[in-house]
Amino acid sequence: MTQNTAPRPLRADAQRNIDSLLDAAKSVFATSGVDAPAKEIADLAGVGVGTLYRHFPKRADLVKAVFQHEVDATADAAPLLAEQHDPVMALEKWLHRYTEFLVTKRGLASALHSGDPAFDALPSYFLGRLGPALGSLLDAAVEAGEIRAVASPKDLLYAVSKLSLPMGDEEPEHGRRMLDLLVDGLQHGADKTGC
Amino acid sequence: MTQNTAPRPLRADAQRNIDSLLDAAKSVFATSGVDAPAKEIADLAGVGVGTLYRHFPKRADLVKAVFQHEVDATADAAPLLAEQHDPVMALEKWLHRYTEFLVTKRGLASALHSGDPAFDALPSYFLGRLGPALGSLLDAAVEAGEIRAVASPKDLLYAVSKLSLPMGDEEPEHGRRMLDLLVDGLQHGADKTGC
DNA sequence: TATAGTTCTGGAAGAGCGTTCCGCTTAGTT
DNA sequence: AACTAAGCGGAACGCTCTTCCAGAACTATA
Repeated sequence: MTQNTAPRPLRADAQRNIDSLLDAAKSVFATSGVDAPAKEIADLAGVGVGTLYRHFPKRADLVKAVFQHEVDATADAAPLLAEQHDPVMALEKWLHRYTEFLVTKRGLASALHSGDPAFDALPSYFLGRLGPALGSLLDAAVEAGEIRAVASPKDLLYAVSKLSLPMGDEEPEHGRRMLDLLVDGLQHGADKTGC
Repeated sequence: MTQNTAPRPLRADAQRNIDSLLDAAKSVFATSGVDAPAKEIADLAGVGVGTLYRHFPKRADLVKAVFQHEVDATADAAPLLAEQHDPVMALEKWLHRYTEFLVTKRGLASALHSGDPAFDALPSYFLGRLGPALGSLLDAAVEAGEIRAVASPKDLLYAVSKLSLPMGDEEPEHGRRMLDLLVDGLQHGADKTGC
């Protein structure tokens, strides 16, 4: 989905500029919101505005690309963490990575839900990438006998998002502590949940 | 909250212009979204842009005012319907009125959740006005023995919003039918709810 | 009703941003 | 090295936001 399958292989400098633009857009979106001036993004990327418009004709194209880029980066972190840490630690680290993603993408969330049909496919992209990523970490931890089985990766993604997002208003530490609590719960948790 | 208590009573033509602007903004927001050009709104209201900016210096001020205006209109419809119809019919008509509000305000919703602190007070304004309005209709219908008691006005407001909003994507009729079903349920519904 | 004192209005003006367009640059090819 | 075409930059145009103030409109007072 992020790479198109057309016969045109894309020139090397063009690909470099696209990467710069995505990096720049990520920063600028975080700083000035999704409605930041196009020139600000182009300047930070070290390209002209024409180049920005060549690769991302509409604002939604850029927002979508940044979002997918971040989803990919977060998903790709899972296998890396898995081979560098024991299962529970990998899971814990990845969930913290995920909350970072949630916080930095909060500005994008309102744009995503704005009704623009260009964004319709993003929620399923989100689940399609992050679900399996988290799933593999969970499976590894369950198989190692270090945590109890949990309903589904999707539920956990959802729960963690609810847990950490509203905290952004207050102190960021709070969300982090709540998440640690939840991971503890996975390890030593009670055998029954409420109704 | 909508009227300030200052000693200055506001000149008659100014009040007239404010009303025109609110009407115009309501239409334009529905047609072109909350980011519609200021001139479009001013023209439709038959005033200059200067007048728009005098009364609503920031875009958020206008959005907030339109929202509150619509909430007020929806809440004020309750007592009127109550004296024109029997309790169940009044309830049904008001809920349909409420779904209209939800649909037309869908464009505003994303702006409302955009994180602008100017909008922080709106959710509680929404509940504070619509909760009692619906509450009085429910009480009347319950006392008349025509429907069974329901958890709380707030829950019903929430449920109806969930029921009718996602339907906007498909056919508007669907949400309407779902709502009718719910009202039927209130009247003849089962004695027990699930877990 | 006439007058004085305010408030309020309209739209021109200045600044800034989005988007397009096309001559020039540079990667890839022979 | 020379050629070809993809890709680049940024000037230019048009649209929008926002400010500002001379004058119109309203209200209070006599």
